[in-house]
Amino acid sequence: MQAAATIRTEPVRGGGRPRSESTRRAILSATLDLLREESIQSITIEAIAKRAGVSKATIYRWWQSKASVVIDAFMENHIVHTPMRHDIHPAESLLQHWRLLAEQYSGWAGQIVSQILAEGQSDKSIQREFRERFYYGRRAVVREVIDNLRARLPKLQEIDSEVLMDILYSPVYMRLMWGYGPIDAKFIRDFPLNIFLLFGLEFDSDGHVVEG
Amino acid sequence: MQAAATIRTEPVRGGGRPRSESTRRAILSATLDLLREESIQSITIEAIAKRAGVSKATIYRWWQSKASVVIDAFMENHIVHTPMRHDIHPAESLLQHWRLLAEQYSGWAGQIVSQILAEGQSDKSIQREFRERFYYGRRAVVREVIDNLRARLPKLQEIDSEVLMDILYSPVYMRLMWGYGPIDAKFIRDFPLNIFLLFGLEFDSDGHVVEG
Amino acid sequence: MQAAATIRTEPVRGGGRPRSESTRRAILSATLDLLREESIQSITIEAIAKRAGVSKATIYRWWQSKASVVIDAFMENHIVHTPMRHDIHPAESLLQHWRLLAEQYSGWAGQIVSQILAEGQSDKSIQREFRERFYYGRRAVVREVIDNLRARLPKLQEIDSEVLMDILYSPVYMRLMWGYGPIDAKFIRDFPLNIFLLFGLEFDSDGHVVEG
Amino acid sequence: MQAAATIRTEPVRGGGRPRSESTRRAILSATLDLLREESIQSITIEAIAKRAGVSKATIYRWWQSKASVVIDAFMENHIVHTPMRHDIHPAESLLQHWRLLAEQYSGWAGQIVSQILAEGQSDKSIQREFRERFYYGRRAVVREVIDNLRARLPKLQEIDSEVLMDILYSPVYMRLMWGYGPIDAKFIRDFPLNIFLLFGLEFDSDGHVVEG
DNA sequence: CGATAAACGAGACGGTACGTCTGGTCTTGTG
DNA sequence: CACAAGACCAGACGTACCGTCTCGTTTATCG
Repeated sequence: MQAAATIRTEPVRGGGRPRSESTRRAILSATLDLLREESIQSITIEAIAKRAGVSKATIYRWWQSKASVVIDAFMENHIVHTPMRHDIHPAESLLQHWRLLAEQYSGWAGQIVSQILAEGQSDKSIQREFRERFYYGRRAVVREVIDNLRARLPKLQEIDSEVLMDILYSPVYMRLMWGYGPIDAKFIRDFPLNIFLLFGLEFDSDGHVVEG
Repeated sequence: MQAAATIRTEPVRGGGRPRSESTRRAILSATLDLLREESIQSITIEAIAKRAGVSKATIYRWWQSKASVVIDAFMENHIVHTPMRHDIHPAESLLQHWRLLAEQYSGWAGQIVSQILAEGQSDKSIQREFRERFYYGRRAVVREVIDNLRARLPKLQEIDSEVLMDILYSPVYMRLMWGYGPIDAKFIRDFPLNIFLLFGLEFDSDGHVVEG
Repeated sequence: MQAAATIRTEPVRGGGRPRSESTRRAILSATLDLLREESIQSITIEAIAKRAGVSKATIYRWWQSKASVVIDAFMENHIVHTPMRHDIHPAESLLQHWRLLAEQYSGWAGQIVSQILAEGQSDKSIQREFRERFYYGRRAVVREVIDNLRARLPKLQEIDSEVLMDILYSPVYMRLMWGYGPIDAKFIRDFPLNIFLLFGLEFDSDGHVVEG
Repeated sequence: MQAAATIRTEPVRGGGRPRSESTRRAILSATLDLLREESIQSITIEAIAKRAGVSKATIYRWWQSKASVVIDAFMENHIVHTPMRHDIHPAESLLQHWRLLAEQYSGWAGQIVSQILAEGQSDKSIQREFRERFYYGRRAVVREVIDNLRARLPKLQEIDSEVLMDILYSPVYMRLMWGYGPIDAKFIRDFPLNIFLLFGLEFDSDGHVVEG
C-alpha cells in the first residue's frame, strides 16, 4: 500500500531544493483533520493550505485535485484497516473480514470512502485512482479466500468468484451510498449469516463453521 | 409519482399571478438537456436558467438546489422505467425487471442516478429526497415479488427479503459507483442466473423457470 | 468633465437591477483613501474592494483596470482644480493658472498624476484615457489664452501655440517625473517670470503685466 | 561610465569563487532582449533568469530590483548615445545634440527611458539611481554649453540656465510620457528652431547660426 | 595539492494578488 | 404577485511571480 497520487512519483534527483517531507505530511494530516469536520465537497484547497501552514501552490504542485490529496491521506493513514486471516477456515476468514470492514464503514471511514466515490462520479480520474490504489488490492485478497471456499463447497463451484464477492460486499456500499439501512450491529451480525446460509454454511455460537 | 422537490409544495393559493407551468417545464427540460452533455457537478444553476430562458431567482424560488431540480426532471420524465410484471412466475418477473433495470443503468440513466447519489453524499437532504421519491417505491414493488418467491422456495424462507433484494440489486449500483466492471451484455445475461442458481432455480432457453 | 471610464457608459435601460450609485461612490472614495497612503502600483483591487465593502467582481464589472478606477476617482473629485480667468490680461491669466497648477502638483495631486502617467507607460489604453479625459480639456483652455497673448505680442506670432504651451508646462511634468528639482516656492515664483521675460513681458509687484 | 547598481560594488576579494562575468552579461543581454518585446512591467525576473539560463537567486544576489537590472543594461549598452560637440557655435552644438536625442527617443530607446521613469514613480530608489547615473551626467554637459551661449547673448543673461535647459528638453519627455504629439520629423525639425527664435537666433539652410 | 569559501543551477517553498467563476440574494420594471 | 433581467456580496478557484531558502556542484584562492 504505497502512497503518492502525485504528479511525479519519483523525487527526480538532480539539482533543486528537495521536497519537504514535513510539508507533505502537514498537508495530508490537515486534510484528515478537516475531513473529521466536513465533507470533501465543502472542504477547499485554501482551507487545507491554511490549516497546514502551507502555500496553495505547494499543494497544486504535487496533487492535481482535492480528491487526490484525500486519497493520499486516506491511503497513508490506513483509514480502513481490515487484515485477512489465512490460518483459519476461509468462511471464518471472510466472516471476520467482512464484519471488520462493515464496522469501520459504519463510522468516519465510511463517510470518507463514500465521499471519494462521490467525487469519482464527476471526475473519472479520481474514480480510477481510488479503484486502482484501494479497491483492486483488497479485491485480490478477498478473491483468494473466496477461491479457497469454492474449492470446498461443490455448490459454489458453478458460480463466479466475482459474483460471490459482489453478493457479500456490495450491500455494504449500497447502504453507504443510499443512506438506506444503517450499518449497525444488527446488520453486521445477521447479514453475512444470511449469505453463508445461502451457501449452505452455518456458524456456531463461537463463530466456527458448522459444515452441513 | 407526483413531482416537486420544491420549497413550497402548495401553490399558496390566494391572489397573485399563478406559477407558470411552462416555465417549470422549461427548467426541467433544460436541465435534462444539459445532463446529456455534462455532469451534475459541472452544470450550474446559471446555465440552466440561461438555457431555459428563465431567471435564476425563479429557480431558487421553487427548488432549493441544483440536485433537486435534477431529481424533479428525472422523476417527471421517467428516465428509469422498469415495470414489474405480476402475471408470471415471480422469478421470471424479477429476472425481467432486473435485466431492464441493468440495461437502463448501463447508459445515460445510470450516469444520472450515480451522480444524484454522489450529490447525496455531501447533501443528505438530497440523498433523502431521492431515496424517498425514487428508491422506496421501487423497493416496495420488488419486495412484494420477492415475498411471493420466498413463499414458493423453502430454502429462501429463512433469509430476509431485504437481504435477497440487496444480493440482486446492490452489485449493479456497485459497478455504477466504482466504475469497476462494465454493465454490459455479459453481466446482464449471467449475473442474475448465478444468483438464481444460488436460490436453486434455473431458467430454460426461453427464459422460463425450471424448478429443480 | 463627465465621468465614467466604464465599459458600458450607458445604463442599458430595460429590466434588471439598476447599477448602485452608492456602490460606485464607495469604490471611488475607497480608492482615493488608499491613494493617500500608497502608490497606485502597490494598491490592489482586492484592497479597494475590501475597503469599499464591495465584491471584487463588482469592480471588474465596471472598470477594466486599477488605473481606470483611479482616473475616474481623480476626475470626479476634481483632484486638480485650476480655473482659468478670462477677464484679465492673458499673461496674468496664464501666470495665475500656471502657479495654481504648479502648487497643486507640488503635493498629493502631483503624486497621483505622475503615477497615472507611469501606469500609462505600460498600458497605452490608460495613457489614452487619461489624455483624452484630462489633458485635452485643459490644453484647449490654455491654448485659447495663449492665442490671445500671441495676438498682442508681435514677437510671439511666429511661434507655434503648442510650442509656447510646452515651454510653460512641460518643465512641471519634467520635475514630477524625474524627481529632479522640487516644485517649491522658489520654482513657482521664478520659473514663469523667466519664461515671460523671454516673451518680453514683465510683472510689477502686484502681479500686473508691465508691457515693455 | 562604469556599471553596477549592485548591492556590493566591491568584489569582496579573498576566497570564494569569483563572480562570473559571462553570467552578468547574459543577464543584461537577456533583459534587453525581453525589453524589445514587452514593457518593463510585464517582464518578470523569472523570465530574465530563464532566458539568460541563470538562477533567479543569482539575479537577486547582484541586483535589488528588476528596474536596477534594466538600468544597468541600459547604461552598459549605450542605449542612448548623444555626444556633444565643443568645436562649433554653442547654439549649433545644442541644436545637433537636441536633434540626436529626440531622434533616439522617438524609437526603442525612448520606450525604455519612459518606462524606467515610470518605474521610478513607485520606487523612488529607482528614480534616484537613474537620475544619478544617467540624467545628471548629461545635464552637466548641456549646462556647460548653455552657459557658453548665455555669455554670447545678452538677452539670455537674465535667465537661469536650468530654465533654458528645461525649455529645450522638457517637451521631449512630455511627449514621451503623455503620448501626445509624436516625436517625428516635423517636431525634430521645427521645435528647436522655435525655441532659438525666442532666444533671438536663426539658422541658415546649412544649419549655421545667423546671429541677428 | 587539498581545504575553504563564495558563486551558481535548480527548484521547492510561503506568500500575495490576480482575474474568473458560481452560489445565492436583492432590487428594479413589466405583465 | 410572478417573473426576467441583472447587479451585487461572498469567497474559492487555479495561476503567476514574488523573494527566500536549501540543496549539490563548480571554480577560484590560499595555506
